[in-house]
Amino acid sequence: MAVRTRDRIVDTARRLFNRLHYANVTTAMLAEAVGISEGNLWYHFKTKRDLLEAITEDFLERADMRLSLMPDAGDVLGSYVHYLDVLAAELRDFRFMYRDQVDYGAHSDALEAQLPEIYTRSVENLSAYFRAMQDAGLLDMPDEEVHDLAVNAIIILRYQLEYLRESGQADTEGSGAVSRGIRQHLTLFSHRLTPAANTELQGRIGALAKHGLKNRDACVMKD
Amino acid sequence: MAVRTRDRIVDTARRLFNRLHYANVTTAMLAEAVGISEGNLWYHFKTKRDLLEAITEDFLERADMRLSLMPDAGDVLGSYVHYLDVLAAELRDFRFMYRDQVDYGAHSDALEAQLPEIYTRSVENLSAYFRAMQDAGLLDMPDEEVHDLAVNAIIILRYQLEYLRESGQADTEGSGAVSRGIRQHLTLFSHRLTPAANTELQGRIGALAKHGLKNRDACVMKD
DNA sequence: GTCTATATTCAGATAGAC
DNA sequence: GTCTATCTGAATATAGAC
Repeated sequence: MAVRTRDRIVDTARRLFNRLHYANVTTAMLAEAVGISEGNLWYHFKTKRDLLEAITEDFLERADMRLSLMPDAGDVLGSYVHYLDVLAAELRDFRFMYRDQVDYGAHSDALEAQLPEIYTRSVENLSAYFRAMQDAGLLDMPDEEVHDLAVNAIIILRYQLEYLRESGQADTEGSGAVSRGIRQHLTLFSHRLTPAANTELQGRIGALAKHGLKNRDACVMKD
Repeated sequence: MAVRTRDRIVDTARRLFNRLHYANVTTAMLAEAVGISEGNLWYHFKTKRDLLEAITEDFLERADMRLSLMPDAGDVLGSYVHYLDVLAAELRDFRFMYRDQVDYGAHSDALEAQLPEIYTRSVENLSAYFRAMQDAGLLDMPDEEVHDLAVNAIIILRYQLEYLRESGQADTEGSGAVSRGIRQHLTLFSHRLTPAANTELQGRIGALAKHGLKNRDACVMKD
């Protein structure tokens, strides 16, 4: 078999968790989806928690790559749209890690320890992009309001998915939920952008929704 | 016994669910907390789901009361602060219904059917308050941006709790998480309020945090 | 209405053959 | 590495006495 069984388990588990929720995926279900026996599953992972930790490692790696992105002074808006694109892919590929955190909560030490830093750095990331927009003369707002804007933006980008799900609007892949969140977060500051910057950002985000956000999982996760 | 056993079960369950998460509360745990046997629990509720439905009824009643509130043209800011106060109490008293929805998700038809309407009406509520502020000359923003502001406000108010929890900042009762959410949502539009309106709103919300938000559960739920 | 004792179910995990 | 067969434990739920 070209792809190692262990990797197929991790990948299939992540997808099943995303689709059906962590707590609803039984080891029997997972084994069947992978096409192996349950016994074989336990050979590769001594506990379900071990499996979760393996997925967590992948997630932390992806998050760290995203958190290392920086605004490009030569193309501030382009680099911002790229950041949003990468964040959107992360939110979708590791949907359950964000969404079902309550389910495993106290059982995943690695995630619980890292998540606060991920959020802190995410707010710093967005603040840096907004400051770069200020420096480029594209965004007009007081410095002391940038941090609050970044917090609001992170909350909208991350929780718009839950809002759509809870309010009965689809949040399944392909429904455009993530790109809706991106558009919604623009309403936080579009009135403070120059008209030209606003138009450009709307356009590039519209283009993202059409191309970048489609089948990202297939591309990034190498299925 | 002054309080009927059935009511004590419903109330104790809601509190335990809020504190420990719905899925983590076993019927054994609940029976012990109420001070009755498990067998007695099943006498009052044939299934755990029946118990959930009973709590859901209380929740829907509370939500409906909040959703019927209207801006008072004579005291727009005061009526808005009151709305926020009532919403905050609801978010705290029925914390698990919002937070753990994923856990029971497909198993609570009543809630799943009603939640979309609750969100829709909540957005309409906030829009009405913002329009009343416009009419009173307190808020300066284009009409077409009011709806987006209301959506952003609902997302911040409702999910700030999850954000604080996930980012490792306390969301336990008494930590002031809900009032932090209220203050955070103000940053969405405080720059568009008149200085006087902004000062008054900040002040009244600060007063809320000191008095109104304390021990609300004890007051409202009659323990 | 309340109790004790018991039954059911099923997810998570192990043992040992191949 | 993979399988089949089996075990454990915990959580929901029932039966029947008081």
